[in-house]
Amino acid sequence: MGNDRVSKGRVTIREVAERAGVSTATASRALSGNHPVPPATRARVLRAARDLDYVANAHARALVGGGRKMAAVVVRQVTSPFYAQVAEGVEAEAADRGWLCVVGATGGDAQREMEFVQLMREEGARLVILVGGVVEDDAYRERVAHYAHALDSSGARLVLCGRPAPDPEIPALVVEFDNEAGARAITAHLLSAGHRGIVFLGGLPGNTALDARVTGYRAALAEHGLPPEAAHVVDCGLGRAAGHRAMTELLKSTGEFTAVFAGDDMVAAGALRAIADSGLRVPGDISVVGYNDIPLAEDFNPPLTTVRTPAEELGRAAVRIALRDPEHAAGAHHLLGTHIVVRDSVGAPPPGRAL
Amino acid sequence: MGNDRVSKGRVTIREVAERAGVSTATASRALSGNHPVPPATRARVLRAARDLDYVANAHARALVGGGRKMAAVVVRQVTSPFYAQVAEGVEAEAADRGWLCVVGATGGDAQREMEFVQLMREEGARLVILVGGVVEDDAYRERVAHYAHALDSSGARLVLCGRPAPDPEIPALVVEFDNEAGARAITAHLLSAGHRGIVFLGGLPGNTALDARVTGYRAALAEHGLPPEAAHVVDCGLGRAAGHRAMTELLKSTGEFTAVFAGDDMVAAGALRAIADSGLRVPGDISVVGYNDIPLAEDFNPPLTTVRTPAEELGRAAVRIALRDPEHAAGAHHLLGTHIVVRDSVGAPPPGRAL
DNA sequence: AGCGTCAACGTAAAGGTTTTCAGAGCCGGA
DNA sequence: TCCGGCTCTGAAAACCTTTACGTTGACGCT
Repeated sequence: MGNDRVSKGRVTIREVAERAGVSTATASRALSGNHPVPPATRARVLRAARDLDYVANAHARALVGGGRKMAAVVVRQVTSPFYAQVAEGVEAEAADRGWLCVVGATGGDAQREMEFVQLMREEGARLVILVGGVVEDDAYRERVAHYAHALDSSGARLVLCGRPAPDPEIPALVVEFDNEAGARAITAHLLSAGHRGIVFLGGLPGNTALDARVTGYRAALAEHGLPPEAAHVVDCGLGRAAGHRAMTELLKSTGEFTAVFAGDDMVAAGALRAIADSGLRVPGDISVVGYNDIPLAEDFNPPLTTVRTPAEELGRAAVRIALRDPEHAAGAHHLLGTHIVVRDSVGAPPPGRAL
Repeated sequence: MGNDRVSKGRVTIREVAERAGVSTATASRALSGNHPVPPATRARVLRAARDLDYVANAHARALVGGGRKMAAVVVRQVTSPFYAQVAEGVEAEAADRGWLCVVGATGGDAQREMEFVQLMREEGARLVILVGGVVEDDAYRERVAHYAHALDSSGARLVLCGRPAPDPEIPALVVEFDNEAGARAITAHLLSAGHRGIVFLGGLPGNTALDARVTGYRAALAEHGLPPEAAHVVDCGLGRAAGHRAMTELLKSTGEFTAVFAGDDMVAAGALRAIADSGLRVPGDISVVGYNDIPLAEDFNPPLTTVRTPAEELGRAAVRIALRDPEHAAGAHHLLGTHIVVRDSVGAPPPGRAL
């Protein structure tokens, strides 16, 4: 009775069964609750497991069960607020169902992305979520087609968050924000404040998320009766540094504009800094809007008017939709809504510069 | 020859072996590289594996190998920039060695923390890293002692990042920043700028990280010959909202102060906003410093002088130290250095209010 | 030639759990 | 009394890989 746990190594179900005076089959049934067991027996087994500090071996379980409750989320980098929020959503939704969540950071490297997907196949993940816009070139299309088929043959599901499925035929689920609608709405917001010269700062041709925002931006201009040449897109890419550099450049130019639509909030942060450096004021001289509404956007100077993309909800939705009805999910395309958050970075155009 | 992959389910090593005309043992040796195999044979096996799109079953491998290359990092929330950076460091260091990294978010709930640690035991993680300051009460001490022994008996290592080991005897490794030194340094920075009335905003009694900062703050004051009553600590806790609230309150008070030492950058963000709301200027009227140097600190208005705690390096160090020499690691206590980042939020005290 | 050594590789066990199959005991109905 | 059906339980197979052990044959040395 006193020799609990004297042997080295983990306690196995055999020891639990032995102590409870049942077979391993019965112990397994009592512990996993997979099959009914009389209350008295069940209690004995549970008691024994607790006494021995039994910990089930997830590998053995997964080995026989063929797969495991594990979701993987792959992002460019965990420290980006947007990706972090998506990852948190995935983690939360996974945790709610008792699933494990692993994260992979690629740093934007396709090679690491492939390695990670491969690793997830080995690990038997049942859900792989690839997050973040990309440039959709041939290499990308081929890569995703490969993932989709490889994971499909492993019985896993593939979700693309904010990136396109190259072919409607491949078994992947797409969940993303309606970037076009969001961009259209916030451009309309600037237009209704009186702005006519609006620069889109942060284009990245080939990146479908940004392309969609540009499309929405152009659509809003057109809807307000402006000619196509009123659109002015600066393809500086994303990031605070890029925004700062491009804005500094723009301020030196002779272009007529009174408002800036930054491709995302980080670009907006860089732009705001560049504007402040140049001695101009926001929104007195220039109005600025961003995209994504990162947590610190309300602490920008001034607090940033932006488009709220509920990133955590995106992560949650990805898991929820993928797991809801597997059959119907593959190949589907879900668009999540966004809305404008009005703060202090938009005002009327300065009288002297209004077009 | 043409009937590749006709059967359902995963391709096993048996099929690879069969196709290559060798036994599973040889196939395993060729694939894992664990044991030398003649180049010709090896090539045949690899070829067969590639043809069949063979994916090793990580569970079976872990089952026989006893454990697996997996690290777990547990944080309060992934979206906090500091935690995100630590998690990224852990992920990067793990990925460098071909390890898998899973993250758990507790939301500050001890119950979820316990469940997650239990899950990691089942999953056979070899390294569990608990990140983030906590209030060190009896419940915490008991909890950590339980983790340490439970993980130890599973052959896993426990690392505490920025939180204390309740007892030097328990088999846990502590890796954290030298908060006391960092706080002492930045307080000295304020003192040498001429400030004498310095408020510490964001105390959280029982939280060892913040307590250490308060200790460093008091030490610096004492070193400059100020009496103990010169210290003024506001225990408002962390977060932007708390900082905003406490700073607003403080500005209404009659207290004499010319500088604020915020417990972390988020508190500083809130404080800056409160000061701006009240019409005062930083650093003209009040100087402000923060702690942690989150990525956006340089975009605060004004850019924030703060203490840089290389969070990603903390994550990397945790993995590296824990894996370096296991025997020596347990029970050890590592302090990582920090340094001040000078930006624009500190100036001389205003002439009228200098003490 | 005889023998020892060693490389190459196959056989089989081990790792821990779940699940299928079947047996045992029991109850109720015919 | 007999039997169908039910509940409870145990033996054993299955999941897939690694590895300890053993066998075979080649090669070199005496």
